[in-house]
Amino acid sequence: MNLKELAVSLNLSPTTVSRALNGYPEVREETRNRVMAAAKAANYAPNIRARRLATGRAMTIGHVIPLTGRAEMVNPIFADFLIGAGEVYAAEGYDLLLSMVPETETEAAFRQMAANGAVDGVMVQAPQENDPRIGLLTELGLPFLVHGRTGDAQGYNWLDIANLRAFRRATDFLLDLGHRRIALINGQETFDFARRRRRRGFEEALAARDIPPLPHLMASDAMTESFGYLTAARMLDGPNPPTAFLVSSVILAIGVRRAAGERGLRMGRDISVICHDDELSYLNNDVGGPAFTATRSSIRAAGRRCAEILITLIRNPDHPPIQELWDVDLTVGRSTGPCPG
Amino acid sequence: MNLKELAVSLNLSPTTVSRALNGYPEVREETRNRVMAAAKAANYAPNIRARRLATGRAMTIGHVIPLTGRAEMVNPIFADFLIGAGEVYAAEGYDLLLSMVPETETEAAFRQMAANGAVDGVMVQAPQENDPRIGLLTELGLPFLVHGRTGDAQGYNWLDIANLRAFRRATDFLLDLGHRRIALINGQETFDFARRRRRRGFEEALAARDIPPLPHLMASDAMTESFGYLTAARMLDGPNPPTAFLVSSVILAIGVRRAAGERGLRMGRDISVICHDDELSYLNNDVGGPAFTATRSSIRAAGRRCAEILITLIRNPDHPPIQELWDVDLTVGRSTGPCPG
DNA sequence: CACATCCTCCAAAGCGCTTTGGGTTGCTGT
DNA sequence: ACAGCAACCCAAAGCGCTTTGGAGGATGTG
Repeated sequence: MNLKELAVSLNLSPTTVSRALNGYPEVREETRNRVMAAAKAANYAPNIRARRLATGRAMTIGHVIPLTGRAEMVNPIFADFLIGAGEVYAAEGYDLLLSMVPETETEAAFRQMAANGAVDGVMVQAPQENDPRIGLLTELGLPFLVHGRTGDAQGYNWLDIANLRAFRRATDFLLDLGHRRIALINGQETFDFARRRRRRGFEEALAARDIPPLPHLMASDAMTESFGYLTAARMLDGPNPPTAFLVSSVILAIGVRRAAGERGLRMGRDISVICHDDELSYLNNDVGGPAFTATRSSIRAAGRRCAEILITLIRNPDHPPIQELWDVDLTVGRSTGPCPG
Repeated sequence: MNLKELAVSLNLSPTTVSRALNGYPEVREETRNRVMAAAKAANYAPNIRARRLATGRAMTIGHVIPLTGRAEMVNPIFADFLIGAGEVYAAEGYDLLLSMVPETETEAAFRQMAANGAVDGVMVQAPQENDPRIGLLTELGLPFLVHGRTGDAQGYNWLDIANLRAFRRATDFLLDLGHRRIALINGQETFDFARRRRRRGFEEALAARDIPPLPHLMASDAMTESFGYLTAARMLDGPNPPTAFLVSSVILAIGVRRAAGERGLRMGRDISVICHDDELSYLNNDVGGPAFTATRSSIRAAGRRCAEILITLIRNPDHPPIQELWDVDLTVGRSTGPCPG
């Protein structure tokens, strides 16, 4: 059943049926009701491909996920972000086009998207330092929003959390507890948030108290459980082991906990751990009181808000740049305590 | 730049340009090269919306993710599956349409997809017992593949792992180690794999040795870390605590490990744990030798294979049903040992 | 009564591609 | 020299919708 057939069956023109269905004012209420009823009865839905061609709008937003070949740090984070964004897209009538491409082909993927009109805008996640995607998308004229920031954070749309402030505060929290040998287990430092925000926050807090950072207590890589485990194990078994860990994600922290547990160290007593908590739904940190002391910010909520902003930008092509910085809570849990000894 | 303009610039008809670009034989090789070169130079890509309308194919596959409102057990599993599938889609020129809808609206979402021609086929994940989606999609005539199975597993396309056999083998493994009080922490038993496969495998193994299952040692819910933790804590603190746990996912197992650790119990010595491992990339179980003894099967590989099958089905509309059952490995790790005492 | 205005509705022209159904041209074979 | 056949190319008709630019009739105004 298509528009034309429906129109014939109603003794109306396709024009009128289209208008009735799309809520235009030039059709009599009675007619509109007739059309609506007939459409429903016939289980009619406008062919979305035809509609997209006719309107020139794709009503689709693209997420391009680069596949790195190694462990994708992205999975757990991207998944929850995606769900948040997807909720909003669905509510606003947008489709979500998910494109998994080898990292080396992301530029081609964006060019393709811009040229073939598959999407009205794209979401950019986890920017690297001097991320080439920003310049590229600007050049292509495709509306986009970055989750995170990089460079001078000027002239493009982004939403980010206050990573630097959060990690500085978390470090201060550990310092106030008397810890001096604090380890930092960070995400891959090619990502802007890891090196230029989180690590810097950590270092600034130390510097403010004239405590030199200890290179052997700093590590960074994809945020997997096993990286957290191996790194913590190595540091705990080495000389001058840390009394506290500041880690970039709950997943890493779970690995740290495993290493500590194997060595008979109890968190919050023998060893302290603070992590950043993205509030992943299946790793809830709150049940029975927060397990980890954590800087926290819901990645899913970020996904929702990012989707809202991006849709706004798509609807208003010459909207001035939107830049939104979210503050981050520090939740005190059972994984931190005074420095022993 | 569109086809027509490109054709004019080449002094050719749109027909010929289209054919040249799409590899049809009726154009001279020299002409084809000219067209290709011009297209590349002009950075031309056919408008995908027009192409989809003209061909009648959406070149898109839908994944509908039901939002339950509570913790989505789905996230970590779905994410890796999605990545696997997405790799194949990208390679085969299909787009992935991801649709997040409230659980109550999934039927409407499928009907919509079938009526508006947005997708050529859909992937169905995590079927419930007597899942209504199977009947619905059959009725709608939309090609689909189920990851998992339900009911009599007849008359529709599915790919599944041998959950029953895997859990039976895992239970036998624990029984052979002398364990008698074995706890089962399962996923939500509304899902077919949880109750009709995994739980049954567990129960069959016990029955084969005339060991009655203990109701107080069986629990099932969304597979979150906190559910694993709370359940294990409750069981360990209660009367007749288990000496071993069989759990449905690594994420649950991490919660069990936390509960055990808090009680000073060492895995593999004081307590044994076997879990099912979907081989999530950020929860690698192998680094430094397998931490958990586990039944394992890569969910990402399943995603890849499911995508391949679905594309086959889309390309051959009257292909006979494809049904594929994957066997599951049992990897022995450090989390199991002889029953103490 | 003539004219302007609204309210409803419609015909037709796209949107940018693919595909059907030829039309030319040049070469074979006899 | 002519039918027959490839090899190339093209005009035009869709695909199913939206949207522009009226048309026709009812209503209001002086």
